Amino acid sequence: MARGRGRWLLPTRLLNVCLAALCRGGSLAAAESVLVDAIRLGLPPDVVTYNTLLAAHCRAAGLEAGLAVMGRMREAGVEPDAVTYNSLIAGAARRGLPIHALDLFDEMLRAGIAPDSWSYNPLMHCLFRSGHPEDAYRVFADMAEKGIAPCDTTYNTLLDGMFRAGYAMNAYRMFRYLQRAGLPVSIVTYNTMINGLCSSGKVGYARMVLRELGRTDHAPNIITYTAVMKCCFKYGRFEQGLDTFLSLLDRGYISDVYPYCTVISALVKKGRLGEANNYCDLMLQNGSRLDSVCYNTLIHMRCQEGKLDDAFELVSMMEDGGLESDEYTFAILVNGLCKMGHIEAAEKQLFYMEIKGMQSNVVAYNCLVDALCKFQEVDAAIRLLQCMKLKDDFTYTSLVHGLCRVGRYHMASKFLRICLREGNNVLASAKRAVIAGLRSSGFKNDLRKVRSVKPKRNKIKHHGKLQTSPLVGERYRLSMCTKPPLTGVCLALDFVGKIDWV
DNA sequence: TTAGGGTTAG
Repeated sequence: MARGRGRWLLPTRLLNVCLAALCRGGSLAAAESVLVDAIRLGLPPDVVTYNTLLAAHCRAAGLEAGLAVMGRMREAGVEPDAVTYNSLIAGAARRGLPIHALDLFDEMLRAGIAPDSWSYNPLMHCLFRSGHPEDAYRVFADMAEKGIAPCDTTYNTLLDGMFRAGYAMNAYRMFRYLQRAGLPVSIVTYNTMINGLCSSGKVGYARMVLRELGRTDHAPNIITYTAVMKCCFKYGRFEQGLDTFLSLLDRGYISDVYPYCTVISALVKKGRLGEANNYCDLMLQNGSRLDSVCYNTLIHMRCQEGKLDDAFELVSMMEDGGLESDEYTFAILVNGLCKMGHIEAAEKQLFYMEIKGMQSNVVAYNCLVDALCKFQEVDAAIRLLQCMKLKDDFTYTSLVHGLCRVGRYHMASKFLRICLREGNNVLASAKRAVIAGLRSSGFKNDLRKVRSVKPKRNKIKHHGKLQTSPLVGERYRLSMCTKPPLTGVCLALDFVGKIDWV
């Protein structure tokens, strides 16, 4: 090209600004045609041009689309940089693909590109969310060993991950440490804490953190209020939760679907279906794009109304709109079908779920186990339980109650002992039913065995997902931390390091 | 470019 570099410097920057604006506005096709025009005019796109497009494609269409842009940039002689890989790792993380994210991270290291905290943050986030906290911790340790300073997002991701992995008090102690050490604590940190503490049942601590937030300069936002509402609904302060929602609505603070879904699902749970429908209409009038969580909420509402045809129509609408049914959708449908007595149709849904290879199907299975027990088909429930890869407290509570209901106390006590030995538990009412049944039918031996069984320490389960083998380790270059070099990190690592990883 | 809030079962 005859044109000198200096002459094109400004136009390339302008091209990038223009592309970024188009991508932000969701006009990807327009951005692509601007790029075609620019190349035709002899204007050279640079790494920023491609990174802008790559991030937008990744967000809109997923990782594959992002990788295609990386292919195009290489063909054009533009080499990817840290930003390219960070966007791809984030793309993989958003889609819940930890192996892909780790592969990209590894590829980045092999290419000699130095990762920064934006390479690590989505990787950690994705590993925590996909039920691999021990790997997320290794990633954090690796970051510390390489001397990369964590940013506020790193700490927030770590806190959120610790809550998800079941280590609420470690997260709480780390939050206090961040405050003492003068490390970044923002409204995001407060929201993570309030939400995590509420979800793990530490309502008193949550209230304390909320009061503290009121004394700081950080302004609570819609995320804070949604977390508070959810906590009210969960812990018996229904009207207070609803009042919070209504006052936010009055003041015009509700601009997205999150608070709507929270309140609709709470109303459905209470059986207040009329009000749930009203807020559903408001949410639709609001004009926000419905995502899969919104659809799941609406499908659940239709199922609870007994309108299964409408529920399935919503599933079709959702899929036609390019959204996929997830494990929630299936669990909701299986539950809805069971409640209406359509056991065979529910079994069919479970079968689809298996074919789709969905990781977490324990809730859907539990719904069917419970329904079979309620219809006094306990032998079928036992057969189903034997097919389940993962069983939890819900599974055994339904079965034990079901067996007691039909007077099979010996069998109920057998499953209760298996359950306790596996590190699971049942509701106190199920345990009481077994003991009362054994006593009244004179099964003294079983009674003694049930009383003497020592429950195994409960394993941490990550959102009902099966624990899989570590993803980081032999296969990847990430190494365990030996001597963390940064002061702030040392102590943060200490909080995670004390966790007894299962 | 990157993080935080909303959906299911006993």
